[in-house]
Amino acid sequence: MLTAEICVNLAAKNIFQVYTYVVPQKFSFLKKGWRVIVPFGAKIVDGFIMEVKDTDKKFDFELKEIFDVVDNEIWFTPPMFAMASWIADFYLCPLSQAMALFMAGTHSKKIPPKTEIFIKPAEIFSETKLTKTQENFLQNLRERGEIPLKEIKSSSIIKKLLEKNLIVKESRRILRDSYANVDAVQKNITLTAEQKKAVDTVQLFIKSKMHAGFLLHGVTGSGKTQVYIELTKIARQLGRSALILVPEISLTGQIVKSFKAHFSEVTVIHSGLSIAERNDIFYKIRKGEVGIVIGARSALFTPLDNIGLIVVDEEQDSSYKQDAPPFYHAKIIAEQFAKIQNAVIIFGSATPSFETYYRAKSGKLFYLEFSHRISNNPLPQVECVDMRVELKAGNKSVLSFALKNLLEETLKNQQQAILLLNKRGYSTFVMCRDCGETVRCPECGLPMHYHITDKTLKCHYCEVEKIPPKICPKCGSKRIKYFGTGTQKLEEILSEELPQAKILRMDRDTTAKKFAYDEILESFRRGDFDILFGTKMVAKGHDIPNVTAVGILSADSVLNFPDFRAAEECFDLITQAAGRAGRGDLPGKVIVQTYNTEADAVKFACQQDFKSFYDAEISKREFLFFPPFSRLVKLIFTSKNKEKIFDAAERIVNSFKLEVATNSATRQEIFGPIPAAIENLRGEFRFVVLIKTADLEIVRGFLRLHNLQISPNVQIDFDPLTTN
DNA sequence: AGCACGCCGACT
DNA sequence: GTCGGCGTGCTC
Repeated sequence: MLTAEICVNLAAKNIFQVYTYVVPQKFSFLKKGWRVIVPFGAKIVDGFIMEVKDTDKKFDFELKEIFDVVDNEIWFTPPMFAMASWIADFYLCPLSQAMALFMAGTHSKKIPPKTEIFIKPAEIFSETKLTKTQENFLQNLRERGEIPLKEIKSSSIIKKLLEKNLIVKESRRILRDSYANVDAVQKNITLTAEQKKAVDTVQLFIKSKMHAGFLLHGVTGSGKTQVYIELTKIARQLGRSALILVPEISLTGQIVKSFKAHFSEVTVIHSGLSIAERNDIFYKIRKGEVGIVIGARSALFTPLDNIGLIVVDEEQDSSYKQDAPPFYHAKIIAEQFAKIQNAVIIFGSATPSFETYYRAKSGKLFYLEFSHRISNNPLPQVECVDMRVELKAGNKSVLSFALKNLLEETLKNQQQAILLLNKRGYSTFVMCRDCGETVRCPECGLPMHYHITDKTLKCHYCEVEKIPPKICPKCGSKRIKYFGTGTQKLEEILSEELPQAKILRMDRDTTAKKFAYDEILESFRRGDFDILFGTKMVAKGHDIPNVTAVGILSADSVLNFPDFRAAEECFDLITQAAGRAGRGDLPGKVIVQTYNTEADAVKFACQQDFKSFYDAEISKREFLFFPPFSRLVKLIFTSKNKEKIFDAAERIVNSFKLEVATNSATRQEIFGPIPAAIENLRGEFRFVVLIKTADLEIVRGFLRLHNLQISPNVQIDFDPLTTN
């Protein structure tokens, strides 16, 4: 009897086994890697064949039969299997969950490929009497070889000729490509010395089929994309494929255009594709018709094989992290993928994450540096404005005098400006308006959260609580202010203060529609507007030559976010935003408004000095045992029953302290349980436990021992972005 | 995930 | 005496 071992695709975290099904005669062609439909309990679910075998083994229950087959071919290729099982091991998730990443949607849908029918002359010619029109048609057909059925108006002639076996129908798969019409920008490129050196170094590894990791650290506008293109050319010449990952495809149209200008076989993958479109792309990749894939993190999960080059552009970007189980980070998976494919991986950034930079410094990655913009345009001039001084001078507006002047001047010169207002919503912090002091936790030094419900300040890591001070503990001022809300009034303020300016807002609300981002950016590029303002998406990788001014309204809103990565993100945001200015022939000017001119992140970002910032910040990380000196594992305990779930979390913390932290050879720390940033979500209480570890494997062992990976009340987040 | 089985409180 | 709460366990 032919049976198949099947991994059922259910969103159930406690299924860690395969089930045996009978392979019916009509499906005897099935092999490892096919997607099928099977009965499971009372339901019909989809499943993945892990193994097919002929067996006479007896079962003490009756095996069920495979119901149906999803695709027309094997879905999971050997590299896809290898990656899925690695992901399941690393992230402690069920294999089915890891495998489901490699398909569009959470469930397999039987979607027939789009086909078109062609008429061809029959190979065996049979002598028959024909009418004049039939004769003419047949003659025409023989000359053209084949004619699409939809071109033929008369169906009776086809019917007759089919009956006489003079013609045959053939249906062929038609492939969709929604990016087919993206305009390509062709430029003649001469590489700079820095670019050439980078290409020369990396290509050696691609040519020798050796895995190697690189950090390409290049200032904004230094031409990193061109290096990716040159290396992709080299990989393609060797018959190997290339995978280019970008944070969000809608914010990165530029890179797609650049690649389209050099390659005809570029395929773009993003979450907006329909399942059918994605299936078509998979088909083309399997057939080897496509060797270059560009996409957001989901582009990792295709049948692309024989890869020579993987690029993770803007590697510090937080959108590489999946915010739902299995909480994977594309960077981590990409590197593993590069390893098993013997491919080169390049992490590109103007402001690398500390983790990546640290790895480069300690020799785990090769370090390539671009310190000049192409054509030697200068980096924009950055001025830091102290909002405390503004306030003392009687300016209560969100626009400092300097920024207002800059905007007016920009308008006068018919140039354009970008304003960044980062409104990371609910997180409220308390700060003195006179000296800029924020209330920080005495234990860990992170800014404390203001909880409006019980009017206290809480540290989300150390369980420290405080009554908010009435007077500033540093300078004695009574002007204590609660920041972090109501910043959306900018549109009104701008039209009040600069009535002559045509302004354009860009944030999650105005870009909700597909392609809205491109349209907004395009109309700004055309010059329909003078000022583009919005959340951090205004700071992402676009290139508008007429933008000469950039204003960052409150650098503090990021800086005071209560998390260990806040300074890093603040530096990144200022650098990215500043990088939008002066990309054309006109020089750029940037104004950074802050209450915190002394903060390293602000100070060094204004000097555009990443290395000094890193040096200043890294010792704090080391002291507090945060990444890159530790790996983090966040456990999120969720239940309707507050006491019960708190107790469960507390028991785990105590077990960890007892079993791991005290007797492990490596440093292991655990904190919590503390209420999650969003404490109560849809009636469920949420507590967070944070583990800092020098050895992830030990933590994995502990989690497995306590069966946390199958507990319905616990989510495990490896390398979380935030600690609460 | 669903759905069934199963063991303790308030009701016709 | 039963209806029903959702805790625990199983699905080839």
